[in-house]
Amino acid sequence: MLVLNCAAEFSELKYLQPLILYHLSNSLSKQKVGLKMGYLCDFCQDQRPMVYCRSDAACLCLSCDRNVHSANALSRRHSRTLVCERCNSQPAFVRCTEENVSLCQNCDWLGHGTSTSSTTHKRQTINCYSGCPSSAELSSIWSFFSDIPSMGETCEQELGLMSINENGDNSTWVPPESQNVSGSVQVADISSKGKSLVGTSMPESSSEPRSLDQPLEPANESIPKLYCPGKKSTGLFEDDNLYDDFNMDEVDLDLENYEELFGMTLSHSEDLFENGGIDSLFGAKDMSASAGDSNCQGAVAAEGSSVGLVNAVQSACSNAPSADSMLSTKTEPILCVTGRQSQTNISFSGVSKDSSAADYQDCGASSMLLMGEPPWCPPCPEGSLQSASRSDAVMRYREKKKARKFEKRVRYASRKARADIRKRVKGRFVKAGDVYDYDPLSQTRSY
DNA sequence: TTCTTTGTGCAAACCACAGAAGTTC
DNA sequence: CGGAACTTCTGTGGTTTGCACAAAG
Repeated sequence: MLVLNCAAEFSELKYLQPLILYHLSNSLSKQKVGLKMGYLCDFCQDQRPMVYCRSDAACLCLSCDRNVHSANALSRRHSRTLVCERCNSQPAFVRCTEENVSLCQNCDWLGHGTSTSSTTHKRQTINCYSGCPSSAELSSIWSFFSDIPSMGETCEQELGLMSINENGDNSTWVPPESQNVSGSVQVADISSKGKSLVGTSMPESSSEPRSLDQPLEPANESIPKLYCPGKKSTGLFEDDNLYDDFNMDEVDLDLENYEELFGMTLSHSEDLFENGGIDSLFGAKDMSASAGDSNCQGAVAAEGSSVGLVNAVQSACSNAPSADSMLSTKTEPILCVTGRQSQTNISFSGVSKDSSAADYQDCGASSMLLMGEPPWCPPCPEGSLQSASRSDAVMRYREKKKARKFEKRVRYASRKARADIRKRVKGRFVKAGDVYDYDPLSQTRSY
């Protein structure tokens, strides 16, 4: 009898295990951070992290960044940027020249979006990079950094040991000068301009550091390397292999989450979504079936909604070449609508309704869409929300986040980093010493 | 109407290995 | 009781494989 009870409980425990482990892991990590009183490189756990790799979701010191991302052609295409110096966990996208700190979207918003005194701080966008730039090259990317530490041996030496054919590979870092990338452009007030950014221009989608209130200029197609996630030049898109670097597949776009992803007003959209009224969101009023009624009807609604989603994305990203590219490439095969499931789910893995503002920054698309405004802020055309309704929305958002369901998360960034660079044969890890003649780029990958 | 074939989608398994967790002395 | 040494377990991602289901012939 006891055994049976235990078995029954075990099955439940098994179900809860990931959740328990997740929370334990989180609390332990926080304890560690508290004990060490600082943030350490996810790879070596020794040095202070300086750069953030979106693909690995890892904060790395410059030395590890070089080591990790010189391992193979794929890892060298990872887009990196500075780590936010305030939260130390998210990629920085703007540099406040007044405070001399690099900030992620969330911290920038918290620091500059609310305080009237700091909204006038001059800021400049921070470029992403990939490949293996030297200290000097990094200095040229980030002109505000004059003290980038040396990273030891040159990448070329390491690359020379690699067997993967680098011809045609875009991993060679191109200095900004040759890319016709202008220097930093001061940003007077991002937050005030941010609303116009949603749906029009997306600073991070441009490889060029520019004023955020500048009209979006046509993308410089001659820029092969210095780019930000979510932005790819036409040339880059022509290379199928380069899809690996495009992180739209890491965005979890649940149909329930549109209000956050697209900046819909919570007060409207929450009821809308909770009542399954996706149709009305996208103006599909004539759609006969609503999501969730039955599997079949759900599928019908899902198809209609997915069309609406595409439209929404398109309108949100109009003028942005990356948006078109996003839709025409990565999104399309991933935009899967399953008829069997009662819950319609368009999945871009990674971000869900449960994700915080900071979480959104992990994906380039959300960064584009949410640029300048936190996810709970609607792109209201007539002006900003009143502070009361804003805080109200924030409260609702946080309560929602509290009740979030567990979804897979990378609990050990270091393990992910290792797994990413570990050699594989047909998807399986191989021993470190074994002969490695498998070129993933030359294989037909079953996506 | 029933059976067989074909296509599709999903989940599990596989691999190596660093590091966490547990056990023993 | 605390620490060292040792053993066991866990998690990581790309690919393959097997199963279930639906549709067509």
